[in-house]
Amino acid sequence: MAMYQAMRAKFGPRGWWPSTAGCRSPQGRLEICLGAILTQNTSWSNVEKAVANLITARRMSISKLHALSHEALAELIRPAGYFNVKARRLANFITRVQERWGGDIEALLALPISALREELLSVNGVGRETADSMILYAAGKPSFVVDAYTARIFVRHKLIGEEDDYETIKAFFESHLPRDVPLWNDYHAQIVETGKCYCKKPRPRCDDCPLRRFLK
DNA sequence: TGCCAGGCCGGGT
DNA sequence: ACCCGGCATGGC
Repeated sequence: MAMYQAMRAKFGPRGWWPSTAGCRSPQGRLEICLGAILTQNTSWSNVEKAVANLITARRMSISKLHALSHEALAELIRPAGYFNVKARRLANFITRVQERWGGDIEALLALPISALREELLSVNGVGRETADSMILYAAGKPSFVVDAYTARIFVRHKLIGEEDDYETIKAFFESHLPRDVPLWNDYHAQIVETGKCYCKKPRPRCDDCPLRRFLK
């Protein structure tokens, strides 16, 4: 929590998804789920363009997306990069919601956390970080999101081990933090912001990194 | 200019 | 059980 407070004090609330209006609507939740796939290894500014394209094209619904060809979908999401791969992954997700959940994303997201996570992970193209992002930000349920920055930063601070896998790191945070969705939401967002201060060599890049004083 | 971004999958050892 | 290449655009 001390590290969270240091990041939060420097950056302020990051205001990621569910803190914005409209995110609780089915369309808002869908945007979050699509964004979670589109942002895989991709900067958020590129994802925003792709999401905006879908909205402008009036395709931001399961049924509309389900009716789209691979080529048309790929073209709309082109700015997000890896557009062929991502069009396939989005289609896998959309098809699952359509065929198993009757096109009702709320019904899917209403599952209890562990069942929801299994269901999401069984979609080809949805890995652990993507699934946890959907659970935390779209479903509003407590599932801590781990990403490359999380490992890089906390390994550097020797709070987790070099070899720790995703599930181990996730469990570390979930066991050390109060089980609070808004906290976990902003915590991950703060980590992403802070991660920009860390290069891959073992030393912070910027002099005013909020976690600087925690380094040995 | 080159490097990197909120990963994930599939094939090879 | 690893390890690695592929995927692609946009910003600094």
